[in-house]
Amino acid sequence: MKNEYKTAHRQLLLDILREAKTHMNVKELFQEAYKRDHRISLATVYRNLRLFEELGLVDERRLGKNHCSYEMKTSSEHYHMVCTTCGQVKEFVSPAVGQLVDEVQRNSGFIVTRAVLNVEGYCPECKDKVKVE
Amino acid sequence: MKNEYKTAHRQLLLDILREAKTHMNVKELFQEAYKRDHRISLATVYRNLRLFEELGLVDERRLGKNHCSYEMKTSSEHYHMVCTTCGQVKEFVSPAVGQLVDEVQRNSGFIVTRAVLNVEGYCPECKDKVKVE
DNA sequence: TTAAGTGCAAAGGCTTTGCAGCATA
DNA sequence: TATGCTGCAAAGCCTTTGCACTTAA
Repeated sequence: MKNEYKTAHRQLLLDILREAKTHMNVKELFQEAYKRDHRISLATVYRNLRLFEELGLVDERRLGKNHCSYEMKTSSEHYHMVCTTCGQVKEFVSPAVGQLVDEVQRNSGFIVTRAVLNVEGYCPECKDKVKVE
Repeated sequence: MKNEYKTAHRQLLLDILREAKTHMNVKELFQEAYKRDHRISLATVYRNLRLFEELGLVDERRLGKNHCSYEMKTSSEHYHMVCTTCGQVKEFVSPAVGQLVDEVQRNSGFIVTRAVLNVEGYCPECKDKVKVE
């Protein structure tokens, strides 16, 4: 497979991913795409997500046990906060991560290409429900 | 299922996990267990890993795309560095993560229960092979 | 025209589950 | 003895793949 053609399906998938305010998993992406064009198949979604990943257009995120989703790559580094109660995902940025990576790099001898930071906990709404203080 | 019995298989699995210097995935764990007791089945490994997780004895780690493994919970917080070339996993600690979590907590209103930090890159051995400088 | 993309259905992995027999307390 | 654990094989999911047809350039 060589990504030579700009096809309607690819365009559609990228549009949906770009519009998405939140991450989408494969199922959600397929459902939305199918809504807009009934001729698309699940296999095409899988094949193109893979392609987009290889091309560096989208990132696969594994957030906790049952959350695996895709999002468009953005220029800005950011990390994820997942509420373990309601599943809500919030993004955040922090310059402290960069410093931390530098430190790790110096201490370990690794060349760091990517830092994945997921913070789990209770979002403001859920923390009240579960009476955590 | 109610974890009432201390069975030989559970003991065996916990022993192996405790002895393991590195994380083990399901396959590795089963192979090692099978080596020591041919009567164990894969289903038992899956069932007990799930149980151990629920009891808070082991942690499931999803490290990058194709690495999912289990390890005994330890008292000390630590994070993981994964070499994307050879798959080697190294643990590290860093007090900076705690500070970062505090900061995130203050800014977001989340109650943070866990921070998962995975750093990807090239380990010292592989970085020479791929000529990264 | 022709190499690449797609739908469909089948095949692959990994994980879970139903059930009958076995083990623990 | 009674409840829970286990092996086995089947079933379930999610993802990938083979093949014949379609499409982009």
